[in-house]
Amino acid sequence: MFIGAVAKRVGLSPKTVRFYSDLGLIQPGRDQFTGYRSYTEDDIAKLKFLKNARRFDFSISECKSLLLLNERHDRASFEVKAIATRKLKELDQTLDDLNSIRAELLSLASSCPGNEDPNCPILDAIAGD
Amino acid sequence: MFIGAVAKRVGLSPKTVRFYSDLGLIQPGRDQFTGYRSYTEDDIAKLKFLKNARRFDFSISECKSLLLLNERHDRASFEVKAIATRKLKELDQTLDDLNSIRAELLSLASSCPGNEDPNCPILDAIAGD
DNA sequence: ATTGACCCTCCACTGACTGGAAGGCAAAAT
DNA sequence: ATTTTGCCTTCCAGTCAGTGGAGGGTCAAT
Repeated sequence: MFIGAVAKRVGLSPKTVRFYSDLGLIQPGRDQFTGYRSYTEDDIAKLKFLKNARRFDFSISECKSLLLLNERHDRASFEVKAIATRKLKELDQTLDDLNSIRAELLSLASSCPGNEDPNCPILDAIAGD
Repeated sequence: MFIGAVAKRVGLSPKTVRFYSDLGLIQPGRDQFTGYRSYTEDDIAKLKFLKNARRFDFSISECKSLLLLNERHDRASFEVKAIATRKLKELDQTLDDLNSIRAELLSLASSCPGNEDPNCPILDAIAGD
């Protein structure tokens, strides 16, 4: 199957699929006459795997590791869990940061009248310190 | 004051301060003999403003707007509030997304034994669909 | 005279793509 | 028969907000 149909089936753009092949994440064959990238069902499964893994905010490099673990049948589940746990920590950190700036910004926005008057506690807060 | 001292006072790297001047966010004068960027107290206040605004995840372009509003004394506070409210919406969207992937990942990680066994529900979930 | 601490410009890199130009190939419409 | 359309290819540039480094100028102190 060629890149356009593959992309449609997997739910990625052809650009992205090509990008993943450039990175060596997937190694599609080539049509002997046209030179078109040619994907097997196995390649398509890997692309789906990548798409799902990326949804969890795993980096491309982490996705590569996960792909390898998925194929290595003598893997240990703790190897996978370690990656997931690390990502969870990252997510928690990010969530903490975002929650705190959200709270701060919400409080500022709430105290801003939002009228024709120039006086604005949001600007005051940003300009202060 | 020159860029190194400015950067230290504001809490940004000299590289970043130079970057902001390249973008035209701040227009420092130039030392007539050395060509060094030369910052007034006003410039430094603007840099602090930028630093604080960036902490709220405002983009450079949004920071530019906020800087302009801060200087435009005939502004209306609703102009500022609109920017803050939009950013809040973005933050909420991001938080929703991250919370949902966090919950999903946490549930997967919890159900993974994390032992020597190859069987792993995390990989199963990513490979599935 | 040289060292060290500044400063300058310009280029390249990050991550994960996306957009577009320029070109090849094959089938379909005119 | 020709043109258009719709694939595909490669390669270059841009996104965002910086960061890192090369190569070089300036200034005060040793």
